[in-house]
Amino acid sequence: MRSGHAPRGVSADDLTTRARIRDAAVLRFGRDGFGTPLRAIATDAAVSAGLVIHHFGTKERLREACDEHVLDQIRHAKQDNLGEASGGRFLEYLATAEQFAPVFAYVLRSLQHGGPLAATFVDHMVRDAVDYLAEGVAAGVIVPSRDEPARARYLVLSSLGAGLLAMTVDPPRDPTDLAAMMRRHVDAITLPALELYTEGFLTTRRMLDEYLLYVSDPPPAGEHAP
Amino acid sequence: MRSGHAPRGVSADDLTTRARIRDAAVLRFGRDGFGTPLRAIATDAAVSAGLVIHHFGTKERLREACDEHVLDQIRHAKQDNLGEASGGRFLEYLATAEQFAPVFAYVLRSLQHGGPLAATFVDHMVRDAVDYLAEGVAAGVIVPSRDEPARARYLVLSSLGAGLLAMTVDPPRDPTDLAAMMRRHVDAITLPALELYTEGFLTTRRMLDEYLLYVSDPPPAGEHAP
DNA sequence: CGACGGACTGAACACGCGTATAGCGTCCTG
DNA sequence: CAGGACGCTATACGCGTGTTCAGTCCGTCG
Repeated sequence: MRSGHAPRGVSADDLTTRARIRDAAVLRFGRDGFGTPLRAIATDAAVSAGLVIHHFGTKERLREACDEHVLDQIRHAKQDNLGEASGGRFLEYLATAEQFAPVFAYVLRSLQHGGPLAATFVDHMVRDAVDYLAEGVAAGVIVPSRDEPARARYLVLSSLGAGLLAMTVDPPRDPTDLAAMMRRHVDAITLPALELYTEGFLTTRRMLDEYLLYVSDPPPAGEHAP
Repeated sequence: MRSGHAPRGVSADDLTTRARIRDAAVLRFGRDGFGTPLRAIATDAAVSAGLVIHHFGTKERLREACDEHVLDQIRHAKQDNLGEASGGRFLEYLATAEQFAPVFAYVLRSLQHGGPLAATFVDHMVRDAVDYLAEGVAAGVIVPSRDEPARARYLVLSSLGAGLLAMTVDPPRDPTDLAAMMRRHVDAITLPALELYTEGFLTTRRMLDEYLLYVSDPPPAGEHAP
């Protein structure tokens, strides 16, 4: 290999062995989950298992490095299509763009297993949704909510969770075709989602009004009242 | 112990050692996931690890037994509150009733990890939702959809997925308090959900109409057209 | 030019896991 | 009352895992 000894402060986009290992790990983790053997990652990177430890110290630290790198990639993805597919469509873009398939698979695995990246990613999404919804409300194309942050979080959890669950319950045979499965999922839910978003599905305001009345009165044994 | 030797065809509700092991397994699997060591289950059931194998042959067969038992419990739960909390509220009941906490935790783990029970459970939920929505449409309290099965599946995936994701991203410290966390989650999403269900959140029909137009025309490179 | 340092390997270690096996006690059965 | 069957335990085996270690190669620096 040409590497020689790598410069200490490896920056973002280098093809050093260390980066190759990290990329292989992102791929494997995304495909097979975080239980995947270290030796499999090593083999994928054409490297011995010991070297992985030599570079990252620990499997968990390797995962942390992956988390960080994936988060960077997401930030890049977000800038790549600033305005082109803003707000609600960014998730769709990330999920179905072949280019980001490994990153998205890794994110999905993180959401499935939990951990810091999952929480960070959801928070990111919620913050974006808040902004996006606020713009929509200001422009008059989105109806305001009585609790904007709660709505943003609800919408993010729902759409993200639906996708996650769809992939978990009916996992792709060829793990490479996650993007294709995601496209199928999006196709399947777009119509009912748009229906719900524009028409709702309750014909009366009764349930909502009753709930609003309920929360305005002190509930009989409330545990927390925001 | 008093057991003697158990009758061969153990029915549903017996307190034989076999049942005790199964219950302990349901609890552990629900709490700690399916990666939990067999010996932990054995200890919980006050039993040696070998006995677990003796009764179930294999860890995976133990899980299958758990799947079956949990599915039975769910069927019982559904009959318990027939009419009391029908349709959309059954999930809420199952999730927040202390009595079914272990069962629900197990279901959630299954949805997280995938597997046969997860698919069966989702299908169950979808079928119920189809019926429930049809009744609502007939009664005039729910607006009809252009694709009822798709809507039912979408609603189930969304609410189930939202709950799953909420628990995964922000897991309960004390794994016993899953019901409490679920109540908090339901509290947090009820308002935005009801808002969305009764008012939608788009002020114009533009997106929906454009999509309907789009799907009525042959898409440029359609992969499947139902 | 010699020696230091780091990338890198292959073998080995320690550990936890699921499972197999041998044996023990006790109850039903003939 | 003998005998077999079954519930059950304790121990051991084999395997796969993450991690460690001694050693080799090679570029760089004094």
